[in-house]
Amino acid sequence: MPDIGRGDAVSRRRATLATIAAAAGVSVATVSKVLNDRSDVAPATRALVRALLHEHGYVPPRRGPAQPATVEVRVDELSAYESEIIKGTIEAGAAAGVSVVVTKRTAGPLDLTAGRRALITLFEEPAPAQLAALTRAGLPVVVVDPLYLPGALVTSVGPTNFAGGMSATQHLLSLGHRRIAYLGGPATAASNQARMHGYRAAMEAADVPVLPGYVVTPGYCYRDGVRGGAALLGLSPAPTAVFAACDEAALGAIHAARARGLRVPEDLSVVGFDDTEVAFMSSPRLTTVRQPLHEMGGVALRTALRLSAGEEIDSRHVELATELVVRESSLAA
Amino acid sequence: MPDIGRGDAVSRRRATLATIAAAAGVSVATVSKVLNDRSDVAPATRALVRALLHEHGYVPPRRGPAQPATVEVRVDELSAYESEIIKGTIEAGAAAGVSVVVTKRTAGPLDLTAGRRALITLFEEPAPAQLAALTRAGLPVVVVDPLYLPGALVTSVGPTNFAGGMSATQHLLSLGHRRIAYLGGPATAASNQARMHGYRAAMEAADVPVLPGYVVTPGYCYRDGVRGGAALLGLSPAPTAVFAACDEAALGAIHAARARGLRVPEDLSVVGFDDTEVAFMSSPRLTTVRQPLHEMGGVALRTALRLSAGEEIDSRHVELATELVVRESSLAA
DNA sequence: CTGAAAGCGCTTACAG
DNA sequence: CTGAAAGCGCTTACAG
Repeated sequence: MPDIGRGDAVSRRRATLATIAAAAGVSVATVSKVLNDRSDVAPATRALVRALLHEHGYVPPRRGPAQPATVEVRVDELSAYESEIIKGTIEAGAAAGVSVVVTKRTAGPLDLTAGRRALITLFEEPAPAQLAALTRAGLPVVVVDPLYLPGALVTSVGPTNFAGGMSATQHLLSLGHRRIAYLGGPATAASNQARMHGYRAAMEAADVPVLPGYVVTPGYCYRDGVRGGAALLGLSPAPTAVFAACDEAALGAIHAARARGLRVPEDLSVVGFDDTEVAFMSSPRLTTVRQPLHEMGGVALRTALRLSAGEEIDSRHVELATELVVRESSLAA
Repeated sequence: MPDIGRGDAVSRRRATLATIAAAAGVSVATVSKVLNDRSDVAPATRALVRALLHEHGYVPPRRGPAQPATVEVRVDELSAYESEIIKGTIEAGAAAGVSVVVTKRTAGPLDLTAGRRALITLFEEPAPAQLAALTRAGLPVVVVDPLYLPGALVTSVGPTNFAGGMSATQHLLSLGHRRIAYLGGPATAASNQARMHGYRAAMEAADVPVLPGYVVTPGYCYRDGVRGGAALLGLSPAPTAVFAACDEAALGAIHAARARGLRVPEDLSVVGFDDTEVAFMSSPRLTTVRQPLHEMGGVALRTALRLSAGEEIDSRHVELATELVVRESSLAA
């Protein structure tokens, strides 16, 4: 029993029923019964064995040809934005011989017996208790496009939000606009804050004032864009250009403008953020800041795999470059 | 060895290494080596054992708590349309305790050792050789929204294309339009044909002629809509309304109309098909025929699971009802 | 409620 | 290149 008394670290060697049995002072048969939810085990014994199984991170052995490795990707929604990221993970996974299981966040705690190599979440890291269990099981967690500052237990991949916010604003400034408003995501979201500060930085560098009421942060959805857009356009003086921190909100703002009888881009220029498929199919086609969503998914998956293999990672947070895509929704003032 | 000499049917009992060894006339150890790709096996022996493993549908035993069941969903693209279907499978899967592995069609033949319960594909069934292997392994295959008539080996789930095509056309007729054009998907696609015949049926029932050149079938994508829309609008007399057999194409047609200086819906009414998120976020908001994509995904998954459990299925092809959603892109003639 | 013992399916070091 | 034998991790019928 070389593993006993090694201090707080549980042995690197996979625990077997024998390990647990020794630790619990019961027979292997009893541990097996607990594992198989048989009824003929005393409650106290069952509880003890369960606790030990958990503590040792017991996972059933794999027999025969190794099961194909999987990575779990958790999402809430599955709109164009998430889909593009997921596509990136699937393709990178295929290249690495790993398949991607997509689950909803509501699915409850990740099943540690499922043999996942890693967990990738979008926007938010798992709840602390979940995360602790994952860490204990040695399962790396990667968050894509974190809404909030990632904690110490996760790695994250996102876009260059600040630079993207700057380039969108600089584009509108270079078009001669001065009354430029910011229509952002949730006020507390880190991605929103970075985009907004990019906007402010560009305005400040150009010595153009941000007028009162010109910064609103209703959220990232279409409806948020309709609402926030209406608020901005009701201002006096009204903006001649809006930088929306996501494409859906940009389309919502366009809708709000049309509802007021304004033409886009003749009366109002709108720039989005994301470059999801809606940006290309809307009319006018949307000028927007492209996020490398596909690549972000790929990087997330490869990073997760590298972590799972015990490799060192250069940086716990990587930001991939955004790029301004000029289309039809922005015009000279 | 009760399984030997049972005729052509391989025994229902899961094959073990011993089964294969007996059939091949070698030892269990040798079969194990073949399975583990060890080098010390004669090529001829290896080939024989491989063949027998395949024939008996050998799968490695599962130990410990049963592995979580998975269903594989195969896609080519992952746009709003596919995402909505996939979301339906994920949610139905969560309810059934089954997780969904999303793969690209380019991923090669499905790994039979991966323990999948079923395969769900979008639009097209697997290639014949693949399908035969799947059937031999007892793996059910369900095709969602088949582009072509499904073969005898698969089950399929789709929308009521014909009825949907009729209701879109009737809507435009009821608005007073008579010069109504059809902008469809690939000419050979069954879904396109059904939608087109729904269109024709409605026109005929209303005694309204389909003018020459008024039926085009460039494809289901945005670019197809731009191209087909331009062709239709160049006709003389030009249509006052276009029924596009998918939302993306409808948006493409709107773009083509604007490029000609036409206003939508004042100068041209456009009705789409699908009701993906782009329909709601476009401006004008798109009148369209809603496909129950989410439900189609759910039905596909539940059907797949039922088949996998050996249950009987009522119908090998089910069509779920579509519904006209009137928004802003259609107006009285 | 517990565990000794038999057994299953598989792998592997080793002798031939 | 092959297989007898030992062994591993697990399960289960059964005795206590």
